[in-house]
Amino acid sequence: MRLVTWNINSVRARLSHISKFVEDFAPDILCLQETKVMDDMFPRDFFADLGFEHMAIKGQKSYHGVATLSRVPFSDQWSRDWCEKGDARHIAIKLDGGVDLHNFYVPAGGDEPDPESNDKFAHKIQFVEEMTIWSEALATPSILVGDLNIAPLEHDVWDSKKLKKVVSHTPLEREAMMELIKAHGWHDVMREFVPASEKLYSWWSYRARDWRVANKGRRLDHIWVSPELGGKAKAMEVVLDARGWEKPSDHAPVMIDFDL
DNA sequence: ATGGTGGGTTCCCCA
Repeated sequence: MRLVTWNINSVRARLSHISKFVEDFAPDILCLQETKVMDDMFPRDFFADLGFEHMAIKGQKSYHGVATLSRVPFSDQWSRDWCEKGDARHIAIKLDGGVDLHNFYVPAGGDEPDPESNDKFAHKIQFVEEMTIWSEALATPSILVGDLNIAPLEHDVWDSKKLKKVVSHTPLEREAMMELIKAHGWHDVMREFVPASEKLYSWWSYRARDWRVANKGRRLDHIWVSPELGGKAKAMEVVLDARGWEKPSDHAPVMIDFDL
């Protein structure tokens, strides 16, 4: 099973990218974040025509929004309202074989890394803490993917020292994410394929002059699995090509091949 | 130290 997580920064602005990606890489399941569209305006026909007839969609107007599109049927879908904000930041499905697939869009957290003065940063930390409590009680074998908006390891960013006070790589966020990983024993699947000593990114700012040359990236997108599913992933690729297509998302797709 | 780009029932907010 080929699984992809991709923050597409508006699904409607990225239809040609999705078509090309599906043509080139033939994924079985697409987990999208930042769809930026309400459910009644979601391009369902477009995905059905591409072969993704099974859809779990959770959207809202203008902001956030997640969607899991599948070629293979799934038996159940649900979402949860994290931090009681009413945001569309999570959608889950139950795959055949009893594995749950959770698709998350964690708050970015604003600019100022101080929970006292910045409500968005406080929200982000609270969100990760709720995920931690939830992870502790999670009994079902699960895959967790999405834009988690935190680059936890030194080599998940282009310069760890320079980004120490930049939201996404502050000690508070990195520690919160490590607690979350510990809470369920999540396996960081991307790092099973690229050792922690090597640079690995999934996001490059739109504001860089030449993103590929400067390569000031961050690993904000993640694929984790429950301990029972450790070793089931057979291949991983951050599809850099897609970041270079015309009018791209600022995130590259992260692709995993599973033998479930 | 600053500002850079992109998307959205857009003239401001969010990333």
